[in-house]
Amino acid sequence: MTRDAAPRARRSRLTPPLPKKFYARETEQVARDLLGAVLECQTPDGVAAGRIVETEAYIGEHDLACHAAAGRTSRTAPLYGPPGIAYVYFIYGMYWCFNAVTRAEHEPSAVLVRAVEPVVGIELMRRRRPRVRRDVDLTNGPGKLCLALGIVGEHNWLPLQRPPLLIRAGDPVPDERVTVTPRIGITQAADWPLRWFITDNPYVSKTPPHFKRTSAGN
DNA sequence: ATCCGGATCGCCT
DNA sequence: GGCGATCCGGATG
Repeated sequence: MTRDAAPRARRSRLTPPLPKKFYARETEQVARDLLGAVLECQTPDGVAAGRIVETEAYIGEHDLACHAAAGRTSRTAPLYGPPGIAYVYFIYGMYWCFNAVTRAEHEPSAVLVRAVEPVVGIELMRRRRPRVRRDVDLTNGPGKLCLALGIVGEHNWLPLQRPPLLIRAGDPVPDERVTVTPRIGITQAADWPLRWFITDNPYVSKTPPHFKRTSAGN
């Protein structure tokens, strides 16, 4: 214990981007494994990055909550594209949401990133979200994290292996620290357990009441 | 040309 | 917990 205890420097370690192959798997597996990875966006204003703490899977035309349920259109086209690209869409007239496309070309599916924990550029994130008082509210939602990281529609279709938009490998999150629940904010297929988050992480967007942990702590 | 609903957020009670 | 903001994509006429 008196040994050289160098502080953990995960914040400043520059890990390689996850390869296309990472995304060319079942969407559920990709969603699970993206926990702990680092989503990074580079703009003229600077670099901002966050550790992924919450994801959801949207899988194919038979998943009525997936945008591909309506078939291939100009909007949903990226879902049908190659794995490892971005699908960024506009919602409710004001917000962008970021997804990583999975599986294979012509197999429309993606992982929605619902929350990240700031890792790089937190000052930049605060400037981009001037009305936010507490740092915990900077990136704890799919629309919020796009505002904070600077992700917009122009990032749609971009590969995630190089700037300006990429996802870097992170420290793996063990199963014991992962919770699975139904997805949030949808009405179709609302009971399918396709949401993953790091248990008790303060940046997770929210927990549905019936999945709240009890005071018993189990 | 018009209508409608949405993978959200922030402010209100 | 409720609700308005705000606008695009897709469907319908």
